[in-house]
Amino acid sequence: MLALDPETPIAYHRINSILRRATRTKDMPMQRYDAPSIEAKWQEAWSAAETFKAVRDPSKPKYYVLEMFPYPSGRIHMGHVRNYTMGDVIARYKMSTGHNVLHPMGWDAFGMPAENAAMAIGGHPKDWTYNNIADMREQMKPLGLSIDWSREFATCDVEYYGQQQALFLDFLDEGLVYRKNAVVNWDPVDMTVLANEQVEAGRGWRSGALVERRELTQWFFKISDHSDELLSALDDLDNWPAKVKLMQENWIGKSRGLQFAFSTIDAPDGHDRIEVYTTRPDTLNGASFVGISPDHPLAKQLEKDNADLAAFNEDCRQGGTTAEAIETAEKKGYDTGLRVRHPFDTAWELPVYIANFILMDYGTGAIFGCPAHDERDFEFATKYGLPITSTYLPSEESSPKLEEAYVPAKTEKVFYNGGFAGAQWQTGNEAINAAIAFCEENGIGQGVTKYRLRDWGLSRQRYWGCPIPVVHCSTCGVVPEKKENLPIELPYDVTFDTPGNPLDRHPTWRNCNCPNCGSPAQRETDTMDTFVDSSWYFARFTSPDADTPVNMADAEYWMNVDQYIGGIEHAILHLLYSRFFARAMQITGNLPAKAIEPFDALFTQGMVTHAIYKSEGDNGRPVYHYPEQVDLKDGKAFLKDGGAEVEVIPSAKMSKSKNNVVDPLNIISAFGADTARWFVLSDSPPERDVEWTASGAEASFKHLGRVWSICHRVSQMDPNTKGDGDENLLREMHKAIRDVTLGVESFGFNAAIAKLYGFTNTLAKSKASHSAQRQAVMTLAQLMAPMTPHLAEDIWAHQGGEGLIIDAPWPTPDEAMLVESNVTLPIQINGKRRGEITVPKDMPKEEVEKIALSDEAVIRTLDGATPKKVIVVPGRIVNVVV
RNA sequence: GCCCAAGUGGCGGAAUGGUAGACGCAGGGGAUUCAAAAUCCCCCGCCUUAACGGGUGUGCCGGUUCGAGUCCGGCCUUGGGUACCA
Repeated sequence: MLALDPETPIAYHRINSILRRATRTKDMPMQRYDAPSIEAKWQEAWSAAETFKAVRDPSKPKYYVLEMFPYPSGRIHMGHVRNYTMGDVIARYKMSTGHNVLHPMGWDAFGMPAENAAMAIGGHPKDWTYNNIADMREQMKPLGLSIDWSREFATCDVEYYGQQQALFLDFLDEGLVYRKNAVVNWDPVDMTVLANEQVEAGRGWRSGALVERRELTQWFFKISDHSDELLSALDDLDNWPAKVKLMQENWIGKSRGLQFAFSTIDAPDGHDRIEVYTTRPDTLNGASFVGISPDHPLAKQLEKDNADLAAFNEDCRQGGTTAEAIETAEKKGYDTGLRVRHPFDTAWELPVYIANFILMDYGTGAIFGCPAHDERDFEFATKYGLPITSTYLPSEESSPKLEEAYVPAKTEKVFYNGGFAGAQWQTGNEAINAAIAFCEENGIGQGVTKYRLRDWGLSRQRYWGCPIPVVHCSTCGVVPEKKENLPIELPYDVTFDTPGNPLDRHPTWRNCNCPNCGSPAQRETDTMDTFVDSSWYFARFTSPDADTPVNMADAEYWMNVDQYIGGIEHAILHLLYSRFFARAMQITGNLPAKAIEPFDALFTQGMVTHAIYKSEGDNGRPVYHYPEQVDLKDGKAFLKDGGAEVEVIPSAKMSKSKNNVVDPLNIISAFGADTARWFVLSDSPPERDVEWTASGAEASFKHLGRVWSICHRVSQMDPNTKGDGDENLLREMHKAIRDVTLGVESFGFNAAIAKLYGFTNTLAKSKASHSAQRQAVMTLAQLMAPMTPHLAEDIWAHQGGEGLIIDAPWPTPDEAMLVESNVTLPIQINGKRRGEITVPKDMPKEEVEKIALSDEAVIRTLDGATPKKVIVVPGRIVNVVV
């Protein structure tokens, strides 16, 4: 049975020789699972048959599966293996269910690490990046992924970023891009802009200087114009995780509130009003102070003749730009001495404070503080001795004197002791609406809808990114480059020996002629945020060689991405920006309307973690040791060199800087790709983190070896062998088909693998006939094929399967074989399990109850007590209540 | 600070509101072997019991329910994001 029938029609003539090699094992039977030769052989077979080349074919349903493309750090890690294996399982499964599958791969290749490497170790970011890509591609290929490598590209390819520049010009044309001032982290020593991650505890990572917030003119995408659309369209993303949609919803942050003004008393000219936006106008009677941002125009005006105040503002502007840094800083205020009148009562005056926690970016940069119903305001009021006046209470009897801010849910009914609109007892939401209506009627303010989402600043003062294709002309101003002049290519001759953007100091690159008037002009030296690169790569994969950003016919066929897979860390920015880009590309005629939501289904997978081994170096700095440098004893770790004990930090995200990275290549060379793939799928649910353990990988290898020898044994059987238990084996086989199919379709890979273990155990013990066992083995191979494709192909060939297993149709379970006639019901007494009975599946409740109550263990436990109630859940459980 | 998750044996984890711990690892015992490796079989939450059994148990506190790992409220811890890491 080992040999292929020479008459077997094989569709792929080019792989005949490879298949023949596989059958040659009849003459020289391999006694052991030999992963390296199996894997090389089948990768060659797939490559020869061009199995994974995606070609438009309107006669087949298409399926586009995409994993978030990697940053080319130079080494693949287990996180990549996990990510791409999951996508591969889906891709291969879909191929065997008759789909025309697109499964591409590329590189998110611009970004800071390349420049950091150039600064740290010399060399050029371009060389570093392309070398890394070549290395990583070579590391990825042995995994046997079903990728169409002919579509590969890197975002730093000039063919890609040139098209991105064309997109930018289209967006600019359509009014989707504009310039405005925004704050950046400024390192006053290195005289350069820092990324947030380059600011450590308020200081520049290289210079150690205190970082300042400084304003620069920057390019922005008008994503905020699409806030409401991006929000409401979330409702239709049925196959996205609810948590991601919720995070995006909160990020967009739609709110209904009141915009109104406090009139000032004796304020500088032009500042007779302070505009305020509040989502809690119902608490206006609890107002205690007005707070403005240190960057508010009034604050800046006051700076001019108040050195003390100017120093306070200066102090507030120190530190990084992140919301986290600003909001976790100690709350500080400065009493400007100015006062404003309360809109309800002109005799009621409130002080105006500058406060460091108020962001100029959100709302109007000014708030009114209501300490009774806001924890931050409460803290502030307590610190500066400001009044705390409640406007609502939990009950009429509650004391209006508060020990802490009272902040109930807006859906909760509360008693308004300081209300001015609506009922005395009402929910926060009711009160807010009533307050807005009241203020509108009385000409105090206006109900407005605001969004937290800010426009997307895309300017980066860095070299290794896509140049922004505009020109600065002394007569024409900011002028878009002409499309025929694209691509604006990055110059290669740059150095990284001094901080700052090399494009700024390049002797000639900046010089150009104004596309408008032709006079000498200068290029923009800002490059684009790398999120721009990753916001449309999925569309480019449908036509990677097109001389426009996207070929519409290809996009029309392949879009949308049917299954997108990536890390939860991209839940907000990358995915929101991509959703915006799909809209902007549609507006500018670069994507068909059907692709407005580019990702039909999203799956967010967890990280691969590994213990960190840490000790302290001579200079007090932490030293991280590689796993292969330590010995483990009783949960403790000791250095192989010297035996000193090191600290073990369990389950940490694998990170190059922490040296806790397990190199997939070592695993593949020791056990094979199928083992690595099997392990990353088997041990944890895919949305959760998985801890890499050496013993787990070994166990996977042993299991695959066991599967191989079972199949080998079956292939050695006499085809006429009769046996017992055929029906039982085939029943288990059909159950396995059902469960594994469900597992693969629902991303329950670990559960699917548990079923495969179970089915393998059944098969191993089976004494069934050869024909039944062969059927079971071939089905097992098919069910394993998406996960361990090489082993599956090998088994298939050994059993005389037709062609490649990847081309064989996915098995379907026989419903008749899945029906069980009896069920075992546990019997509970007062919710505790006391016994069990086995009854026919469709026995009426009354009879089940009778049998349950006559069960020996039940009678013993009841001990004469009369049941008050018996609950029979058919097919599930019986609960006797006494 | 704010937003979103997660927390179950020694470990990874399983469980449409219905027998908590499937499956795997580690561990223990046994078979095979001159011996080992490999393989195969059995046991394996904790406490208690000679045993049958009983008690207890899903981060903590409380609630809903005949019944809660699962639903609700409040915490704790860990992780992700927080707009220039990708």
